[in-house]
Parts: sequence; structure tokens; C-alpha cells
Amino acid sequence: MAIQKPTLPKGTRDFGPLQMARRNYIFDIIKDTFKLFGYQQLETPSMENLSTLTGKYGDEGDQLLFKILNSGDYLKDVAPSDIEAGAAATLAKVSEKGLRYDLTVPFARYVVMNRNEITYPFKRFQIQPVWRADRPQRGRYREFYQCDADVVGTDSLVCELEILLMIKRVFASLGLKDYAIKLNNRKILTGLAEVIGAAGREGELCVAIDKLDKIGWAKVQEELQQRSFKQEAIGKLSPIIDLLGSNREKLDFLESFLKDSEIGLKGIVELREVLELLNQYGESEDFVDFDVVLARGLSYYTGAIFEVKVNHVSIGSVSGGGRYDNLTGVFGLEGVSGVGFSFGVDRIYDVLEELNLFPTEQLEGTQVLITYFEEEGRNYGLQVLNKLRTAGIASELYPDVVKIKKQFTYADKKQIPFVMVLGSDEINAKQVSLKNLISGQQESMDLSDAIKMIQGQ
RNA sequence: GUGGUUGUAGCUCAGCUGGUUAGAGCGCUGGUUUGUGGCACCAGAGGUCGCCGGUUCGAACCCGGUCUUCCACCCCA
Repeated sequence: MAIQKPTLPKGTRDFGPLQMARRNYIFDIIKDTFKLFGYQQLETPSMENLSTLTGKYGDEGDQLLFKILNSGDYLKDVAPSDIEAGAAATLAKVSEKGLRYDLTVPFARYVVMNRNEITYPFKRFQIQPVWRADRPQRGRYREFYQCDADVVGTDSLVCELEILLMIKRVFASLGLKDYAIKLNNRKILTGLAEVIGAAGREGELCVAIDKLDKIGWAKVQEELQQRSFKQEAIGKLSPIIDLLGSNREKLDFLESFLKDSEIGLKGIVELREVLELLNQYGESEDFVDFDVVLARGLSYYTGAIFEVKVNHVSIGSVSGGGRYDNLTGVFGLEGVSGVGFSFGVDRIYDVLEELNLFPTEQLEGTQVLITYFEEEGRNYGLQVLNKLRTAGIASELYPDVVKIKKQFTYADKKQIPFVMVLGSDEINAKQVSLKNLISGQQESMDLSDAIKMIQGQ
């Protein structure tokens, strides 16, 4: 058999040591924030029954699901007539499981299955990979991590407030200073469709309007025409398009614009309250931007909609979420309101890399490498190694008896800041030689002094 | 899913209108230094030119297919 070069499946990646250190840096900040706000961690299986997943993300979403072929003879139930009927008819007979597409639907499933054990309001966070059979691009992968935090069992707008606060805390910790938390409300979009005389069509309306900053008002009008919106209705939208000013000014304008839509006004009230709560908490409205044309997750969001975009980078949104009043309804549990959002770690990684915001100092990693010349030094080194680790210092002993130069090169490559050299002089004097590879200074001392010096750093 | 794009050493890339043994920089290994890394100098290893097929006396180069990369659309983190 000919040797073949190994490759990765399309849209997947390996993460090397440097990348993992950087990813953990991001994960730790997010995790700490979720915990600080009282969220508890949950994990669910990578695969779910296909019946749990399908129909939750729209037709597009169903197409992007990775399906898992049944084990064994997966063709045993397939008749020739099934194959003639096409892929859709055959699928149900060859696959009953799929990889999760997001963390929200598995969470809804979990809530329904554990409805009696859960204490409400239930605040949970979940950090796991999800899979989408999309075509990969920059910032778009087939396997990527989501960091979700959701609350179910309350419709309090305090939850919306906390989402804003968590986003602000995470981004501040990451050193991101130029970003926008775009905020809107599904009810406002519904109201918008009502007052322009296109009630019930906010989905279509939003798909077009959402592209405003990308393709411009003229093109959006064209698209709306193609979707057979009346010219009169399109004309009514124009004051919305150039809406500028503070959040308050925009809300004031929308309030009069939506005066004939009860639901639209409800959305305004909700948004005002979220901003008011932010104020009560003692936090500014910096980075929070009410954006009437923001439209995401329309297949299930019913209240607030969030999206976070970092300015001046070539990556799409890095976080998003919203309120869904009845996500568990499809699983037979009605009346459970939830709100949640998600950080896209892989995209945040790309953003931090593009903006050069990763901390340069390597916090994780070995602090000391023990080097020696022969067996005797290695035996002495093992005792030293034990004491270093007992003192809580990340340390390692070079495993092979090789030239000292090679051992130093290893320390240098691995960016280990200290090297201990153990030769006959040190062994006889029961000391160690400690070299600081950054300053280049080296001196002999007792091990206890060396430990102090390393910890003093 | 639709349209386009890319693939040459571990990495980043050269390689003329098809013509002998396919190059550079960085990295890697060894040496200058048998108790000392980074810097410098010297030497060396490393490629069925993504894969399969076709055209041709001759293909890294032209053609077809396939996989991969990146981009736009759709949608999304």
C-alpha cells in the first residue's frame, strides 16, 4: 500500500502549543466571567438524535447539519424506491444521529428532560465545539467552539442587562477597545413591518435591511422590490435608514414612528428598560449601540437581539444572542422563556491575532530546566527536580545525557526563563548554578536560594 | 448549495513563450566552542512540483477530473 500524506478534513484545524495557550487565555477569561455572574457549567454530547436537531435552524440549517451514518449495515432498511425518491427520503433510513449545530438546542433539550430537577431561573454556561457543514472561509470553520451562557425560566430584563455586562467585562479583559454591542428587539422589527403595511413579513424585510451597511440603501431597495414589497412600504422605511444619534434619540424617534404598532412599542419599552437597568447598575452605555436594522436568529428570537462586532477587522460578528420565549415548546415544554448569547472563540482568536492583542509574556510553561553532564548529575538533578516541583515551580529535567549546548538550546526554544546547571562542582558543594536566560546572569547558590530567586520573578 | 481562486523543501515564496542535474530566505542538523542558549561564520540534509489521467519527442508550466486553500453569494460564531 502506497504511503499517503495525511490531511485534515475541510474546515478543521489542529491547535499547537502556542495556539492552545492563546485559546486557553480566551477560554479562561470567558469562563471566569460566566462563573462570576453565577452561571453553572453544563456539557452535552457531541451527537444528538437527528430529530432533536432538524427543523430548529430553518431549511438552510438542516442542510448544514453533519449527519452520522448508522452503524452496521446502514443500507438494510433502504429500498430501491427510497433511493429513487431522493436523498431526503433515504436520509431518515440511513442516519438517525447528527453532530450538534449549536449549544442552544441541546440546552433546550436538556431543560425539557430535566425540567423537574432544575431550579429556576436556571443559569448555565457551556463551552464546547459545534459543527456546521458550511463552506469554510476566513473566520468560518466547520468545527468551532461556542461559549454559551443562557438563563431560562425568567423573562426579567435583568438577564439582558447581565449579558451586556458580561460582554463588556470579557472584552475589557481581552484588551479590546474598539467594538460595538449592537442591540435590537424582535418586537421592534415586527412593529416596523406592521407600520409600513407589510405585517408578518419582518423576516424577509430584515434579510434585506440587514445588508444596509454592506451594499447600501439603493441596493436594499432593489432587493425589497424583488421580494415584492410595495414601493409605498419601501418609501416609508427611509427615515429609519439614516437614523443617527444617541440610543435615547433613536428610541425617541422609533417610539413615534411605531406609534400605531402595539408590539413595536412594547419592544421600545423593553429596550429602554434594559438601558435604564444598565444605568442603575452604574455602568455606562459605552459600546452599546441600538441598531434598528440588526436582525439575527429570526427563526426563534422573540425579544432582545444582540450582536458584537469588533471594528476595523476583517472578521464577522464575534458574539451574538437574544431572547427566545418558547424554545422548549417544540420539545413539549411550553412557557419557558430564555435569553442567552454566545462567544465565538475562534473568531475572537482571529481578531486578537489581527490586532496583536495577545499577551507577549508566556504565563504557562516551564520555569526551570535542569541540565547536567553525566549520570551523576542526572541523579542529583532528580532530587532537585522533586524539590522544585514541591515548591510549585513548573520544572523539567532534560531526559537524555547529551551535550550541555543542546540542553541550553532546548531551553531557549521552549522559552524557559531559568536553567540550572549541575556539574561536579555543584554536586560536591551541594549547590546549584542558576542561570537567568533573559539577563544572562549566572551564579552558584543553595537550592533554597535558587527557589526564592525563581519565585521572586 | 452557486460562482471564482490557490496548491513547488518544515514555513514564506521565486521558477521566462513547455527544453538538461527545480532555486532563495527563514527554519532544521552538524561544526567554529569536550561547563553554557540567543548573535556571527562555515558545512550539510531535505522536494515522485496536491493527487489521477490526457496532449507532447519532452510537462512544475498546456488540457480534463478530483482533493485542498482562500474569496464572493447564501447564511452564520
